[in-house]
Amino acid sequence: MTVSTTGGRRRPPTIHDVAREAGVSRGTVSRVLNGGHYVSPAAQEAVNAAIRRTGYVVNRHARSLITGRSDSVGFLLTEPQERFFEDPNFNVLLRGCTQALAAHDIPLLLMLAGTEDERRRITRYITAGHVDGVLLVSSHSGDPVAERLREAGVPLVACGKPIGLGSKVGYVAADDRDGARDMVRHLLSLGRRRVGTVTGPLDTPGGVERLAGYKEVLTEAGIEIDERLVVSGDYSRAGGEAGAERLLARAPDVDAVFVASDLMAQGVLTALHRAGRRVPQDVAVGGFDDSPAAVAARPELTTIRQPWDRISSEMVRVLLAQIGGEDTAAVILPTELVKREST
Amino acid sequence: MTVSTTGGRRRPPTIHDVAREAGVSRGTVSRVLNGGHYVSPAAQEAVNAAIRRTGYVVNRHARSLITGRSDSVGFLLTEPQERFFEDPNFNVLLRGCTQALAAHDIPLLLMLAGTEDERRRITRYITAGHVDGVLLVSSHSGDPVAERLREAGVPLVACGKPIGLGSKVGYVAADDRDGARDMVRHLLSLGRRRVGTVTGPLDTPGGVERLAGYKEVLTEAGIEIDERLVVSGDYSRAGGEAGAERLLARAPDVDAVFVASDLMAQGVLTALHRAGRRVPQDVAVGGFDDSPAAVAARPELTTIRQPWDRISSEMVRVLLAQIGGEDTAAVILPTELVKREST
DNA sequence: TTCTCTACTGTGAACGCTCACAGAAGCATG
DNA sequence: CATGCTTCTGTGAGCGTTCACAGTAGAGAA
Repeated sequence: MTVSTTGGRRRPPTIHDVAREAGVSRGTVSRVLNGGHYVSPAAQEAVNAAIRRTGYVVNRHARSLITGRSDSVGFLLTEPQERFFEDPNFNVLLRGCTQALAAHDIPLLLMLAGTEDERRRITRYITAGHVDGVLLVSSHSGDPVAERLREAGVPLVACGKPIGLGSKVGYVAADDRDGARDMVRHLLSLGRRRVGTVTGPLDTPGGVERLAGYKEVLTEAGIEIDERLVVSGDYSRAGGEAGAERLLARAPDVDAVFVASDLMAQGVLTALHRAGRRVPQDVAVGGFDDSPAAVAARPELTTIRQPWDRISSEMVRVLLAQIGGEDTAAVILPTELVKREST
Repeated sequence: MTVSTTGGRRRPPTIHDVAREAGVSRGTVSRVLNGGHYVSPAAQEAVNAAIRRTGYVVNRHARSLITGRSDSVGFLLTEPQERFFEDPNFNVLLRGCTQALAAHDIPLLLMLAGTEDERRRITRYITAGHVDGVLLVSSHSGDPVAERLREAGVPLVACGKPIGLGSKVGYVAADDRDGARDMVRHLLSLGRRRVGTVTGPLDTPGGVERLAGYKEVLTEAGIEIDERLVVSGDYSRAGGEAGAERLLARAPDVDAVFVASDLMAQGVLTALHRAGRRVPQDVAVGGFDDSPAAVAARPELTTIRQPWDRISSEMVRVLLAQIGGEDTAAVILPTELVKREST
């Protein structure tokens, strides 16, 4: 009867109102709300109709108070903030996770913790039970947040294999090593022999694995690793630019570069352009990620596609399973070589 | 005494535990928690010590259940998803809002509602009271979500002036018109006389205002508006590319372009490059936003900086004020011309 | 002394939900 | 006919807070 009219927030209907409207008890309404087991078809229908008529929505606070669950999960970023909005991958991942969670009607709480101070507060917040689990994007080794959360028994799924955390923490990652191998093989197949690399940060699993793949393929091809061809970067555009300059200085005869991220590859292109090297004629450049940056670059980047949509949906799946009591799991997903203009 | 030991989630301490530990009643603890009025210094100190000893954290669900507030706000995006992760501005805004809210210890719930179906669900979720207010990023006219939320009396602050919503909804925006005026004046000061524009979507306030600024300055300079020089875009890279092609076809003598977003400007640069026009020698290009895309572009873009940090902090300030019962307000912030290589 | 006022404290009752339990009905089995 | 089992339903208790209210103690005024 009392359908909520527009304007002015009136008191929202409670489970009592629905029960009265449907002519059943609170308990029955609650059972319908939670799967409808042990409910007669007649009652089921009456309750559903009453819910529709009253516009009832369950009060999550009341529910959480008793169940102890919050029905929400956190998306935690422990990188310094600049990284976040500079790296297109984060966005794709964030969007994917939000959507995957939305399918379960679970809201995502975005948490940024770039400073130690913020990290402490966020850890406190999370361990207090305000989210049921955490999707973690950070993966720098020795990340204290992951360690603390794991100790507190908070369900946790990382994006990328966390270094130095034992096997107790679940993660989802692209096959970095295999992707790197594909790219370097591709560069060799073009006839390049002085293949350099700008690595990612070597305290991240991606950085380590991609470098390992690079070295493996060269060694397998009978080419000795020349350390002058290996420079380290930090996944940022500026880092790529600086890396390429160092590379050119140390090994002017470089004829191909495998860059561990598209964003760095943009910087590499800038530096090569400034040095008067043509891409791909003089130097072939391969990126990693297939982020929007790859298409934005001139020339467009040949790169390794990470299956972000699957990564995000798997992260959510594994996290929900863990919240549901299952054991932790690791998921490795295959990558794909995308050829464009830069090689 | 029972300090929580590591591992295995044990029952977290409640306000009762703190009260017992401090030798006072629940009420006194609650008062300390909520500002400490009408609490003796001695009790105050005893409670604080007990909180520290027990590691107590207030249970927000219990609190929300009785206060009716959720102590969280939503960040709502009603754009189709591609826009979200393609546009660097969103990221900057999102980060700024998250940080500004974190200072108040308020978590941000990220909500994506690209489809009509999702919009319905999210609206329902919000009007059910699961967030205290909404930061809205959409601004397409006739956005049904904003209208519905406003009707439901949900505190709401939009980024950019919402079209056709009356003055009842608060918003924070950069001074689009003034920014456009600055840019066009700058282009004229370089001696350009055939100044074209690629507009934003004309159902967005930004699109409308920036076009208005463009026309004003030309008219004031005694230059008649040539409609062949005005083409409309959609803020996307591809839209910019297509726009520039149309522009070149309709007005081949164009010697400057004011593009309503940096991302579109990237597309414009691509099209100009393909057409063999040099930038800035043959055609000067001015963007808008000063997003990361401006620095990524070759040549780097002259653009109009939007004060995103201030926009986000103001949005949060105005929203919290509104939640606190204040009236809606509109805030307009000044922009700034940033000169780089493209003009 | 008595009264009033202020500063402070404790207590019961909610908030809206789920859970455990008790009970009713229907049906098959002993 | 009693007994057990299954399916369904209603009820009381309680989750951890805040809020309103009642009460106490002490200080100052009449």
